Order: sequence, then C-alpha cells, then structure tokens
Amino acid sequence: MYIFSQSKRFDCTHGGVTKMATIYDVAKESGFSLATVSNVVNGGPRPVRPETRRRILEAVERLDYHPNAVARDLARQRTQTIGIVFGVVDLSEIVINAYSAAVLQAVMSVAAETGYNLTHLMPPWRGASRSLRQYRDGRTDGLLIVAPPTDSDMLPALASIGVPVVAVSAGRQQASVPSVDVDDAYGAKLAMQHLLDLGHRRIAHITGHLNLESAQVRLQTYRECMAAANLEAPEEYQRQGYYSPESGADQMRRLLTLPHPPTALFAANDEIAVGAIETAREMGVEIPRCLSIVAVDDRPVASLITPALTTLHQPFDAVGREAARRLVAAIQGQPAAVETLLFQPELVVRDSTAPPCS
Amino acid sequence: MYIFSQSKRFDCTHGGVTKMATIYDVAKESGFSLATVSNVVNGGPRPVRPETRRRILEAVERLDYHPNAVARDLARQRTQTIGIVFGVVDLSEIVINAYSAAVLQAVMSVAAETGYNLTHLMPPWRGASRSLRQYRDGRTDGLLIVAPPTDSDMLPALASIGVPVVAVSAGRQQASVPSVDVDDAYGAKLAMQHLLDLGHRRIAHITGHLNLESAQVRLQTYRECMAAANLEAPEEYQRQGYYSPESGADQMRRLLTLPHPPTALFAANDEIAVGAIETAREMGVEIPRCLSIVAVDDRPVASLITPALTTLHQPFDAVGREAARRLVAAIQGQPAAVETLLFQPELVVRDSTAPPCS
DNA sequence: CTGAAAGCGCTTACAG
DNA sequence: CTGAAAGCGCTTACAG
Repeated sequence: MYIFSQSKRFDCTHGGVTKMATIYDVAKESGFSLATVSNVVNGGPRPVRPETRRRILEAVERLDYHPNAVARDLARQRTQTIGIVFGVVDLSEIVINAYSAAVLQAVMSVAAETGYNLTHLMPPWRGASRSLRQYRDGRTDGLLIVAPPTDSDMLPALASIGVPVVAVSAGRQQASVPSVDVDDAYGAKLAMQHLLDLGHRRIAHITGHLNLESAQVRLQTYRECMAAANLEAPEEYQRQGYYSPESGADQMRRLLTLPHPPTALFAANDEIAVGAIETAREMGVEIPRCLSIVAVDDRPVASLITPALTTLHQPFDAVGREAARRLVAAIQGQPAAVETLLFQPELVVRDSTAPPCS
Repeated sequence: MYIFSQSKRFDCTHGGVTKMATIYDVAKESGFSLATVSNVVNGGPRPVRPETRRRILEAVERLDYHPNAVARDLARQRTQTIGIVFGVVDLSEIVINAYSAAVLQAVMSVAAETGYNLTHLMPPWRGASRSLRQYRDGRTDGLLIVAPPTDSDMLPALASIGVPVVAVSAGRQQASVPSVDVDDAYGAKLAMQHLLDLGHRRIAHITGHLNLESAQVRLQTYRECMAAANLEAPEEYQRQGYYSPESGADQMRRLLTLPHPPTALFAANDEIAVGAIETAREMGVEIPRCLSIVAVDDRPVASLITPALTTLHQPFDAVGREAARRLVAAIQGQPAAVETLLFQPELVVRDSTAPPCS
C-alpha cells in the first residue's frame, strides 16, 4: 500500500518512507567495502573471490539495489549518451519530415549497437551566448547536429569548445566540424540533366526552406544547369517552397497559371512533388504527358503515389549510420579529421517524367 | 591553468589541455561562496545584492563557466528528463513506423513546451529481473511506454517500483498503469460495419504483429463482427501480417488465389493495405470494383495512394500529447489515477471501398 | 583479493 | 544578504 507526496518512494513492507537502496546500503548489508561492491556490480575490473561476489550479489538482491546512473556518470565523467539536435526550422516538423525520420532511425540503430543512449536536445539554438550552455552541460558525450540552419553560429561555436560533434547535411558549413552528407549538387545536376536530356527547355524549380543548405544548393544548381544549357530561368519559374506538400501544391498552381507555363518541374523534395501532382490533377494537367516532375529523396511515398515519382534516391540510412559511427569514434578518442564524407544519390526513373508534349 | 588527461578538452589559446571551469572556480574568481554563486547562476531563490550578482556574472563570463547538468541532477535528485520506450518488436521499425513517428512527434512537442528533455531508452525489455535496473537508473524522472509487447512483464514491473509511468497503446495491460489509447475495438467495429453495410459477406482480415495488443483486438473484433452477422470467417481468411507492406502484399496474394477469394479486406493498418493494393494491381484485381479494402491509421500515404484508402483516422497526435502531459503531471506530484483515457477513431471513406461486384 | 579516502560538480538546509 | 558544511551516489587511484 502506497502513500504519497512529491518524489519520495514508499516501501510497502514498512509502510514508511524509504529511499532506494544505495551502494552504501549494499556495502553495509554485505559487510564489504564500497570499492568491492562497485567492482562486483560492474563485473570488474579487479578479480574477486567467488564467495565475496556471492555475498554481495545476495545483498544486492535482498535490497533490490539498482545503481544510480547519474552518480555513475558524474564520477566517471562520461554519460554513454549522444545528443541529437535537429536544426530544422520548426520542431513540429522534426519527425514527420521523412528525411529526419530516416536519419533518426539510422542513428538509433547505431546507438543501440554501440551501447550509447540517445537524447534529444530540445531547445532551439538561440545563438552561442545563450544556447552553448545547454549543449555542453555534461549530459552528453557528443553531439549529432542534423541539418543546422545556415544562418546560425551553431557549428563554429560547437567546434570551438572541443565537444565531439558530427554534422549531417551541413553543406558548406562543414568547414568547422566533421560531417556526413549527400552530394546535393551532384544529385541536382543528375535531376536537371534528366529533364534536359528528355528535351525540356521550360523548366521550373520549387525550392525547400532556403535557410537550409540543401535547398540553397538545389536552387543554385538549377540555375547553373539552366545557364549551362543556354536556357532562361525566369524569376517566375523559381518558386519558394518549404519542403511540404502544401507549398508544392501552392507554387504549382502559380506555375501552371503562368502565360508560359513550364513543361517540367524540378521539385526540391518528394513532398513538394506530391503537392504539385495533386494540383496538376485538379487542374487537369496530365503527368507526365504535359508536365514532367523530378523530385528528391525517394521516400516511400515516391513509389506509392500515382504517377510514381522519378526522384533522386538519397542514402539517408547510410548517412545516419556513418554519422553516428563517426561520432562514437570521436567520443572514444579516435582522432577525427574535420572532413566531409559525401554519399552519392542515384536517379530513379519512374513514371513522372517524359519528353515534353511538342 | 589546468593540466589533464583522459577526457581532455583542448584550449586553443594556450595550446594546452584544460578542464572546464567549475562552480569552485567561479567562487574563487569572484570571491563569493559556492552557495551564492549557485544562487546567482540559477537566478534565485534567494535575494542577491546587485553588485554581488554583477561580479559573479563577470566571473562566469571570464571563465566561460557552464554548469554541469549531471552534477546538478545528482544534487537535486531529478533530471527534468522523460524516457521514452518503444515496445515494438524490432528497433529498426521504430521510427519508420508511421504510428510511432506520430506519437514521438507529439511527445517531443509537449516535452519542449514543458521544459523536459527526452531520451530514448534503447535496450529492449528482457524481463523485469534484467531490465528493470536500466529503466530506473535515475536518468529519467518518468517513463513513457509506447506499445508494450503483450507478453512481457514490463508494465506491472514498472508499476510496482513507483516510478511515474504512462503507457500508450497498452490495451488490456493498462490495468497496472495509467494509459492513453485509441479505442481499437470500437474502430475495428466501424471498419467492419462499413464493409457489412456495403453488402460484403466474404471478408478477410490481415493482422498486425500478434504480440501487439492492437493487432489482437482487431483480429478479435473481426471475428466477433463476422459472427454477429452470421457470416463465416474461415481460417484461410485470417492471415497473419506484420503491419508492413511486404506482409500485406504477401498475404493478399494468398487470399486472391483462394478458391473462393474474399470480396473485401479489413487490413490491420495502412501499410498492409498498401502492400495489398500493389498485389491486387499486379494480379489485375480492380479496387474497389472487385475488392474493397478498409484499413487503419490514416497516415499520409492513405490519401496519396491510388485508390485513396478508406481507413480509420487515429488521433495519434492527441494520444501522444495527452500521454506526455499526464506523465509530466505525475512527475510533478499530481496524483494520477490508474485509468485509461480512450480516444475515438473515425472512419474516413475514400475510394477503396464499394459494394461487392455481384 | 580488499579497504579507506578523495573526488566528480553541483544544491541546500542551517546559521549568521 | 551571505557562507561553511554536509550531502547527492557513485568511481578510482593508492595502499596493503
């Protein structure tokens, strides 16, 4: 029977207020010292007489002793925990966002495999002077920064304090910390080349969040490819989206009501393409006959939607796993070169692209 | 200047190895006591002379002092952290799984709003005797258990040790701890009733992981509804799936090659339905003309796929948020009744269901 | 093989 | 308004 208040734990057997057993209790109960109890509980490193071990383990059992991880972490000066920070604009998009989900997924796997815990650092970055404190508060052995905003001092600040850090999708900011990334410029080139090869000349682009590196690179590559092909990329063909279906639907509508609508769209991600397809359907524009769409990410939706999307397959699983592995290596003291590891995306041609209709 | 080894942090300015400043350093540097420094750094609760505060803050600045959260947590005996545990079978499905992603999403929002950190408890539950220790190691103030396996002693064990716990999707196990859930039986009834109302009599069911409560309830409700309608539910109409597109595709193939194939399918979730649709398309079975499908979850894919899925909308966001709120309330000492809060799903009729083709 | 003691970096009554 | 001291629950040289 429990009685309650605050954070105390009551012990039914006594009906009184009891604390959880500590290592002191086990030492007293078993008649051995703290050092020996600690050693037995941790399974080493010193040798222990079997009889000693037995008596201590019995005391542990009897008292239902559970070591306190916080005390252990303080004494050991490490937590076996890696912190993950999502640099996306809005917290509400973190997991929904298929990209973040894939990376988180991969990181969790590696953490589980390597015996690390994973904790989310929740508060958004508000500048080095205000946020640095929270990010180096001793709760994590290292930090994984996913898609840091381009306009913040996060990466350089983190790099300067000597905490193990690995960035994912940091783009040009990678200069300051080791990072893992997909070769976005190369991917965007593949996508554009595909449309150009099909014979498209009026190609539009709907961007992602422009304060994310990936969105900037895709936009810039779009412009470069158009220029290299001697094609015009009028302002009204370059629409700002937000990596969401809504923004895709919205901007597609504007593109299709232009005096000279494009014959092809390079969408900054699958979700934008999903929205664009919806709008095209509503407006009776046939895909791919009258409008080709190439996107980026190859999330599950890409092959499920009709028409199935031609899109860049991004190896996010590999990115997440490799980033986590590098972070763990850095935490364990292996010297980490400040370099960027680039994975190459692949173009997956499905049903949303075709030559322009005359 | 400090000298070190081990978890070294390098100070560029000296080119040597330095430790981070501690509260002792600030006390010495400012000339005030630990208590006063602590008080200033924490912004209270005692009154402080402005001049004192100024001098301490200056010292903090000069030494670039950052409080150590682990030490603070140990002293305060709480961590402002909630632990989240996913009881699904396989870690590799945690995030990919749209359901878990939605709940995680909601929990993160509430955690951020209420000033709690979120950490994933990674190691799978391996029985109370082996796992309880990790789950009450002082690193978290409370636990959120998502979809605990039905065949484990996790919930009762956790309940017995007096740690604040809230379960999500625990089904009948909820007896032992407060829980938040979707009314699965009610939802399954809605789905089955929809098919029955359309005139279907040969209705099949592809289940989810049968060691998850939700899958069991859906299967049982399927049987009850069939029985109540005086219909046969032959063994071969009850196929075991795993909440995945692959299992849906697989089992659909077996159903369609039966001598008397069903005219309708109740799929335990959207993903199974996605696989089933794929198989039906491959085998030339038109949906909904020759086969109706009703599913569960209403994840984004449901409205994106063709044909758009008739499915149960599950209020996962509300579930996740409410669960997190309850946990925070319990942590903060508000008495929590051991009760289950049920949210009602709603049937969303789209294009995958129709009357049977004669 | 085992123990005594110092230390990890904070917080918080208690006393003034 | 401020300080001295004990305490949070572990780990780990050091000594035997």
